[in-house]
Amino acid sequence: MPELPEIETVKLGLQKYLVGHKIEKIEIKIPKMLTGPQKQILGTKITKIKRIGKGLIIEFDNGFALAVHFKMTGQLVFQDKNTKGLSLSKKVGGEILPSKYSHIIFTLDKGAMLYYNDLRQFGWMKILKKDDLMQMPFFSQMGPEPKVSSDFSGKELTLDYFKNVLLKSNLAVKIILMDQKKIGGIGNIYANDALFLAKIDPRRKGKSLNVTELKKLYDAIFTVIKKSLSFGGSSDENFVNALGQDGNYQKHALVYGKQGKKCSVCNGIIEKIQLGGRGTYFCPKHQK
DNA sequence: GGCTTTGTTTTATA
DNA sequence: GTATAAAACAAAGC
Repeated sequence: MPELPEIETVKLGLQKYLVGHKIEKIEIKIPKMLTGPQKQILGTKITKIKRIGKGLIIEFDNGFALAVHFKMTGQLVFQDKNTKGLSLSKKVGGEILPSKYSHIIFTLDKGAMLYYNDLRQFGWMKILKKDDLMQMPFFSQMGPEPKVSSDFSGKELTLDYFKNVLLKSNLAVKIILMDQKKIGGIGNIYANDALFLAKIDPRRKGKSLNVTELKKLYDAIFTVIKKSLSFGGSSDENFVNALGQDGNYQKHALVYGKQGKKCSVCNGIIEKIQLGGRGTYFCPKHQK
């Protein structure tokens, strides 16, 4: 469930620790997880880290780039002499890397390592020219996303666009929020929490929302994403940051995963339903 | 061993 | 072509 705040958290970590390092060796345990010409990035230096939606981009000094998607359980963990052992989460599979889930292992210069771990192996990495990145449907079709940092590579989600995209749709509002082609970066956790905060029933059709509700929801998206960023993301499942440490948003989540529990803003009980085949949590008492 | 999990892609339908 | 719905897919933990 790494979503925008989680990938952004990794981006910030990699920017701090990984940029400037050279790739010396790549070890691929599961071939399908890293495609593209690996030879092209051997010996090159990492210059920049970007994020578009839930996708991460690592750029090299020769015009090539490495695109990464974590899907559900991907992790990128950096280690060097200074950061090794900095409270590595149990979620990376123990204190010692590589773990049995370290499917791609990069040896860097100055004794540093970068591990791609993925318990379920749903994620992917792809090496390609920077210029070809935007030819990938995943990036070219990514919708505008909430701008929550000054170093921003995507299209900006404006209130006007947000209103338009919701008002022209007959789909349930939660499904629209999670459609990456319409709005980038929002997954199940933040869709649930934003709707809870805006007091809107996730089953409502997009076009049934009035202007006040649209503004509330738009603001709620920024609120939950910024809040999660400030906690270093949500580690409910397997997410860890670039040093292998947990985030803390899950301890502050508003409704996600809280079925049967008491609502935190009224005296309702949180319900779990299926919407678009996904677990959906809401308080029927105050989300109308 | 069937069920569940999610982000994305693919296929089917109106 | 468009909009939407539903199914498929990945693998592992319980």
